[in-house]
Amino acid sequence: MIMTVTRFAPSPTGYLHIGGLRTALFSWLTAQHNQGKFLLRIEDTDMARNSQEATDAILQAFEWVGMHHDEEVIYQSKRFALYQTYIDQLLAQGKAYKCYMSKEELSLLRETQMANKERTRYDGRYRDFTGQPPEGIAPVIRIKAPKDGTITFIDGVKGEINILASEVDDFVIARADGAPTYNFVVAIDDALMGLTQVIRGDDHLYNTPKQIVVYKALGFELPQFNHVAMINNEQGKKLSKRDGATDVMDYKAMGYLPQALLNFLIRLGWSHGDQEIFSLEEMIRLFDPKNINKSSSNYNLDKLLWLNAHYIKEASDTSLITLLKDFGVDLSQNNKASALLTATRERGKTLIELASQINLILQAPTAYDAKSSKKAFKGEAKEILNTFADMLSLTRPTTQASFHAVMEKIVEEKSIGFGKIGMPLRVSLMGSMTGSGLDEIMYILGVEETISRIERAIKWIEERDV
RNA sequence: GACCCUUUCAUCUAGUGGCCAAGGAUAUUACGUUUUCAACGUAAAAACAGAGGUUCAAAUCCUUUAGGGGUCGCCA
Repeated sequence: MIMTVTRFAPSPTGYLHIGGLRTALFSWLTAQHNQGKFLLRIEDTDMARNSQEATDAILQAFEWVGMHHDEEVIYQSKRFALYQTYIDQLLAQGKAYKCYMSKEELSLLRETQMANKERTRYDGRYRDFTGQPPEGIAPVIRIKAPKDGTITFIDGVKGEINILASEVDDFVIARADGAPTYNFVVAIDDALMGLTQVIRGDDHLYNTPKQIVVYKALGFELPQFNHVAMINNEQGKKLSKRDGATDVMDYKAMGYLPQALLNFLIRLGWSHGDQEIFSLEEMIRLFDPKNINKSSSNYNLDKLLWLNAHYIKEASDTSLITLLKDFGVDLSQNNKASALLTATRERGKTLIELASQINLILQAPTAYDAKSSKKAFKGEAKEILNTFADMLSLTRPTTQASFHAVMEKIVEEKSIGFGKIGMPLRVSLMGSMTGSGLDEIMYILGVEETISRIERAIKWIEERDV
């Protein structure tokens, strides 16, 4: 039994993209499911574009979602000597050759082909060249691709893919300065790392026949290829920064839980019957790349929001208290923390919303919402509030139930509906007509603060009515 | 332009020739619950891209048209 090995191979040119995280998740789950290995490889052969900060940002994102890779991170930039031995080998075997075509000649060729409405490709003019090379041209190395026939492979997601050999030209494997190119090193690394499953975006579908040429030339065994369709925006167009957050870490900043993000992403292009909620264990147990959809999916925030709300509701008090610290709310020393979270946890779809719900209770209103105060602070409201405050200072309730008992008592004594006390009381305590249950709020505030807020409201009413 | 991939409610999807006059979820609307908002519950509305075939039978197989995406670098 061969151990399953998968990988994620980003190029460090920026942050980790939400689409990248999904393919990484699929790869990671495939490895976990089969008790295999998930490797990380940084594709930094283009020295001009990559940066250490980008690598760190990607690693940080993986850390946040809790997807850990096995073994050391592999940097392609440190493996140039290795790649060189394979270039030399192919050259010696006559499977690759030096091409002396200048960049000007190459672009002229492309323009001609474009004008003739052909697919642009290198014409192989140096493939069997034996003459005197032109002066002053540093050659590139090209690999000999098959001239005719079809390159076929079975994609784990899309099924059989056939690409005419005429579509694949003798592509460059080493630049004029000697640096190896992407399709060459990817094939070598994937083979050397022992990959059994390559899971990547289907924007790489056309790279696959090229990489197969390399595998064959070097005598490597082919892995199973799986090409996952892209994530588009809600209009079905390519996801861009204009469509909202594309950086994985933005989701942390917006108050999403990593579990919600992963649950959202796994359901984009993959499903297991009618199931919507997946714990990490279920994901690992149920995931199979065979069930990945062929078609692209559109990104829609609504479902992520719903999932996030779900995971906030499920979260323990202690984990929420920890998470909320990043959002300016520290309940670690608050002895009513548990009651606060019970009162607010269903009202926040994100940690940001949850934090603001909590602050709404903790901080006395600085103003009363115009519409709410007009509706609530009218008629005998002032008198009812007064009586209620008196009753509170007399009974001094300390539990949620005893606060509720006072509410019931005033309703009974004055023979009024709950709304007659509820509405003005709510606006007094919260500043508006929405929010958590009044019993809960009063219990959290305690009798002193409750009375103080009521008195402030009464004063406000008096000033208004002068 | 050439080549490749793809097409079920607004969105994510179930569906592999009969269990489908198409199921679930989100979003939407209504009602219930609630002092309020939310959460929750119940219900409603909502799709097989179009056209041709094959078959007793097609969302499912074939052909074709259209839409969307991708690739065509000495980028990755």
